Amino acid sequence: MSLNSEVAGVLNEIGEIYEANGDLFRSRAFRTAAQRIASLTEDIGEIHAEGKLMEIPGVGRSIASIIGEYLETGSCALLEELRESLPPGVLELMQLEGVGPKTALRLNRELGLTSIDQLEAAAREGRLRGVRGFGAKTEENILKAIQEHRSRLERHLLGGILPLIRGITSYLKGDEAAIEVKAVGSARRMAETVGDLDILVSSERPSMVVKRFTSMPNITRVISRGRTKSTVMLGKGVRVDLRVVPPESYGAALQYFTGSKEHNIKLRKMAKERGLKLSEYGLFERDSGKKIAGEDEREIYRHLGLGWIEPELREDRGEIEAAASGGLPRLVGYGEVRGDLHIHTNWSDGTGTLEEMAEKAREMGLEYIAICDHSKTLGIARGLDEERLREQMREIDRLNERMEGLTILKGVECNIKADGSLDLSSSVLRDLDLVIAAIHSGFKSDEKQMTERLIKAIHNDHVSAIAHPTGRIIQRRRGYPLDLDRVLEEASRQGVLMEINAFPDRLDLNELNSRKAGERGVTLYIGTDAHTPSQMDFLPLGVAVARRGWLEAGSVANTLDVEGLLRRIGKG
DNA sequence: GCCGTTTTCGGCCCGACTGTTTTCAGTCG
Repeated sequence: MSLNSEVAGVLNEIGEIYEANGDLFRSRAFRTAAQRIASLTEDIGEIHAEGKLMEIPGVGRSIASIIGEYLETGSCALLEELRESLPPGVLELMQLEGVGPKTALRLNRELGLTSIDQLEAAAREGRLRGVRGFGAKTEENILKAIQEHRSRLERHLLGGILPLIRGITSYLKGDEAAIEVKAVGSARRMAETVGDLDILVSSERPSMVVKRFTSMPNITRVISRGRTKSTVMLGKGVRVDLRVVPPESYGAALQYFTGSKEHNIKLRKMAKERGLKLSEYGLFERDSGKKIAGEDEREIYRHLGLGWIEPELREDRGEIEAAASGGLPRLVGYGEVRGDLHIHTNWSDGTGTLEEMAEKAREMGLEYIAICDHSKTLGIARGLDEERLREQMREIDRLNERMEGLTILKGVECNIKADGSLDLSSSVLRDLDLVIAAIHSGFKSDEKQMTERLIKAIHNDHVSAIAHPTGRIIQRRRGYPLDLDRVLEEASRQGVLMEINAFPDRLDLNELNSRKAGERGVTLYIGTDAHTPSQMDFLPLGVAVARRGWLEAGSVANTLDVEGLLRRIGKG
């Protein structure tokens, strides 16, 4: 975890406690500040050292001093104090669906409950309905919420949830009452993980759509079912929210439900400053109530004096200001990536043959791929030694002769040893088109060692790129300790490419680090790390990271044609 | 707590659904 997310965590918890205390505005101030800091590309420690904390939007005198205190002492007196002030268990109870600060506090005050376990016991014994405002139905819902809380998975990987989204949207499109059907929320923003699924439908007959929605197969509970809005739980703990709006409001609803929340709050504020009101139904004049826009999402932005903002950018990370000044990046397009530069085959730990991987690439319309199997010291993956790699290279030559419209590049994902050297000899590395170096072991080394190890690899004449540079696995493993700023600096200086690994649980570099890399003049590339033909379909996930990292095509090496790419890495 | 080209005080996004307190508070996104 970076220092930035650590600080954001402290501010967030303070915000949470203020929320429980009913101090909503103060709560939001802390949460906003946390969000801003979590999405900074600069290091919070450096900003503090330069005395520039208060230049961060949302950070004023108080929060700046809290951050300073935390950075210098490693603790935060306010947070300690707030934790003491809050009755025990209240934050825990608030984790349950349907239990907010008011309910949690009352449960604590009136029944002395301090944990979810105690709440469950009380509900089972029917003790909740004795409290004013609680009935049998509430008791039942709380028991269900406890079950769901226990079985609920963490956020879902985007790559894992996209197929489910396609299933749901095509099911809803099967209803003739549904005009437009679209996944919105973090899925439309292509965030790396998705919490709840949000589905937006435009229709003149909303109740028909709601009816079809609540009769989807695989529903374990219908949480709510209104005229235009419904929520259900699917198996595996996936929660799906549906919203139905009339066609004339579709654009406004699309804007609203795509979020992010922070992005929307800022837009609504802008609308208000212009005497307008923005809701999911449209953009209206505040006084007359006259509707100015609503059917078309672009019109909403246009009437606020903004160019259309790509969903991937809508995180309140400067995109609104950029749109206002005409300074939005021209994001790399999903169709602009011409090749996949990180592919495994059954020569090492993949399942596909060279030919199968090549065939898949052709089906996808790619112009080239780089075969980058593991090298010999990665024994568990049947890494290739010099001899077998030579053999594979000859096989690729033969395949290239009969492949039309696709170039197969000879590459390797070469293991970086503990001392920073590579595990294959220069004589073979020199004959490859693409050498990607990567760390696969020794994650327990300290930051200095890891950083030196990568920098040494970057300085190796044969190395063109670094794969999954931080080693993180989403929700399973934080990256190895690393001074990424120094690594990026050296990569920029040496002209070595940094990977955006498109595998759903890697996405490494992530969006913030990709943005940082782009800002520092590093060229990146996208590789799927596919071990089967179908995993090459992960490519768009990598493009999404690049887009969320504000990258233009010029910063992404595999938007070049094959000649351009080879020139770029000094092999042309 | 933060913020300011209407403001250094007084705002802070806006609306749907549920359950229960018979008119609305609480929660959520």
